[in-house]
Amino acid sequence: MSKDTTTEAKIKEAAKRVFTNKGFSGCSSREIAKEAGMNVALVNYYFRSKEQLFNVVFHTVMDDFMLSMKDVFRMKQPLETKVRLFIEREYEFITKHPEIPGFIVSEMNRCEVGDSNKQFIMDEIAETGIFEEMHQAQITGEMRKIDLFSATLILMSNCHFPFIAKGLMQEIHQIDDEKYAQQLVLHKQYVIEMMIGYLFPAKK
Amino acid sequence: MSKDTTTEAKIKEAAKRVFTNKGFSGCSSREIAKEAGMNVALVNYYFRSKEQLFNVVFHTVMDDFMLSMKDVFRMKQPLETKVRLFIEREYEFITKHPEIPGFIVSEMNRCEVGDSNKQFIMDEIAETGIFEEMHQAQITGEMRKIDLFSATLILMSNCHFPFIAKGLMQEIHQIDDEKYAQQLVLHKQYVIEMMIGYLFPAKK
DNA sequence: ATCATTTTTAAACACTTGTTTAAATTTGTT
DNA sequence: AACAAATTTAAACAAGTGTTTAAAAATGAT
Repeated sequence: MSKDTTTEAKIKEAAKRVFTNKGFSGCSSREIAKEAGMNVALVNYYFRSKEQLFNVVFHTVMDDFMLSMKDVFRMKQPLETKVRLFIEREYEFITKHPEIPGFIVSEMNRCEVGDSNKQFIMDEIAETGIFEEMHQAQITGEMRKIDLFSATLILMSNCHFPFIAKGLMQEIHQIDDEKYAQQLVLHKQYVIEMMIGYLFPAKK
Repeated sequence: MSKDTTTEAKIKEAAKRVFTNKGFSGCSSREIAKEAGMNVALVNYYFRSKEQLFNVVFHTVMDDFMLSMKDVFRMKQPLETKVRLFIEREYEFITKHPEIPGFIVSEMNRCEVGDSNKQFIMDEIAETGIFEEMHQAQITGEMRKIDLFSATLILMSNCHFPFIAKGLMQEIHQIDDEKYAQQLVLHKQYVIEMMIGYLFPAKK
């Protein structure tokens, strides 16, 4: 798990845990230091400031987040298979790191987060060629002709919101953590069925 | 808009703006007081503490949030019409208050928010009888037989996530606020098409 | 073993936090 | 006008914030 045991790495890992769970403004430098078992001053010794540490963490989390997505989109498979696999992998990954979608989504709305921390996202997705591939599939009639913005958004909505809204959904349906995890396994199947059925209506 | 011009009401309205935009831990009592044009001490004079003020605001926001939903679900209309109307109204309402879904969803995940502030949600939804109605529609075959947890979650995912993830989506697709608003108008139509098609497959 | 460098520490810095106090002001009642 | 109550104010409180400092400890090279 923790591949690096240096002080710098320990602080970064602790910061990752604390930041992703509580957000930038929801925690203090001292809380991160305590989580890492280190002196407060070491945070700034290695990372100059809380904000710089946050930027490093944000970048790292983003890279993790993009990894499985890029893997799937670069596969040599029919688009429909890619979409199915994307949803499978997304649920698999986020189940292991359920706090990540909410962290990314809410920090992306914080205007204080510098643009340089956000802009590389576009490039990462674009370079997979997924948008061109969808566009081609729409021309051949394989894929429904919907705006690619909406195609992206529908996919992300149904993959990420279930984890972001855990607290709300648990309250509405009065279920505990274990039961919620079970429900998500089932929910993933519905999402795949709905998404494939909608995006690739030629089937059947 | 502001129906009440008393000091107490002004503070509450200011708190609503600040809390919903920045979250509980993202703002200070002084920021709220400044937004209301009032002295800091007045916040605690009228609301005892920042936390109590937050609870009042949270309740109010929740009630606003539930209002249109309850309206739709209590209508004398076929279930399919209700679902369609629910999506329409949800987009209409949240377009006017785009910060609300993110506020609710993230504050519902904060364990410090007392259960008493959360629990009334279930009752509000249950008393509309929407779950029984869906259950009946599944027996008659009008509605697809999917778990009602997932039915709720799919609906909410596609209505709320588009507003929560605005920052992320704008970065991915490189579009400004105006363009984003236009995309959401279009997106709503896709969501309706997809949801109705999936939940009520008998329609051919 | 000595010494320069890197790492770690406790303490302090100036500032912000939520909250309280006590005095000042406004309000309403007689 | 006089007085009590409610409201508003500036100031202060202790605790917490991000950050810096300077001394201590650990490290590595000679």
